[in-house]
Amino acid sequence: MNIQPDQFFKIVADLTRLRVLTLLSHEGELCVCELTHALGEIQPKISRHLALLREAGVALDRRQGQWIYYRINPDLPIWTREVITAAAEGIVTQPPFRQDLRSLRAMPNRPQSACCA
Amino acid sequence: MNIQPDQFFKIVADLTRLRVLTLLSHEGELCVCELTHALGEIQPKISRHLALLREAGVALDRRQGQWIYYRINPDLPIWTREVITAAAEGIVTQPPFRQDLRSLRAMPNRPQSACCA
DNA sequence: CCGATATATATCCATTGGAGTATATATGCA
DNA sequence: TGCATATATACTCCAATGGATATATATCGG
Repeated sequence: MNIQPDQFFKIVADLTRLRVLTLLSHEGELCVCELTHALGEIQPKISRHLALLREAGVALDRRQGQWIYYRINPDLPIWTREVITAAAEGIVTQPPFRQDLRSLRAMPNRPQSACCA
Repeated sequence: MNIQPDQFFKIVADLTRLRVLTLLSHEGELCVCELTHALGEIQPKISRHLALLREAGVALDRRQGQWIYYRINPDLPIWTREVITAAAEGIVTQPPFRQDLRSLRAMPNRPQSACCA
């Protein structure tokens, strides 16, 4: 896995994508509707930012039935994972990241990715 | 010290500023002419990026005689310093960051900030 | 005070990047 | 097959960003 350092930071340097990455860092794998609900943003906006994360190699996607799950690419360079982890842990206690995590966990009818694999 | 997470990443997400931060992270304190020489860029370009780093609170400056020295703000949130350190250590072995450090250390007539304090 | 050096800022321009809306594609189910 | 849901993409508009050049400011040595 290879990524230009400034390209990596450009991908992270957007509030929507940073919120997504923070959730993925804490929760591991989430589908588009979960992210859309947690952030309270419209679906095309989330999808477009997820596409940018995917195209940059920062996130991977996986289809399961009608849902598409996203996760942080585990093959990223170590230092980039350290950056994401440090940021995710450092900012999750403050808004809007804290509320994102709360909204996600309070979401009704979340698809159960674990129950039907 | 307070900084919006996405603003912090926007500041880092530029190749010139990332090169500067990488040098500052490894060398501690450098003046504008040292940074200009190390990066091989024109002085107004370096100065403008340093101004952005300063205005964002990511770097501090200090005048000593005719030189102005920049350093990473030690009062940044811990997680941002972790991010800078992780990136600086992860990328310093690859171009152009490696060459920047070499150019800096090979620079003739560097001002001696330590000798006349 | 004057010239030389170091640094900062202002201006213009081209490019990028993100928002919003509309629409397309894919899957599941009846 | 046809509808509902989930997700992706296309398109337009506007604001922000970085580069290059010119110029301003500050310090030092004489």
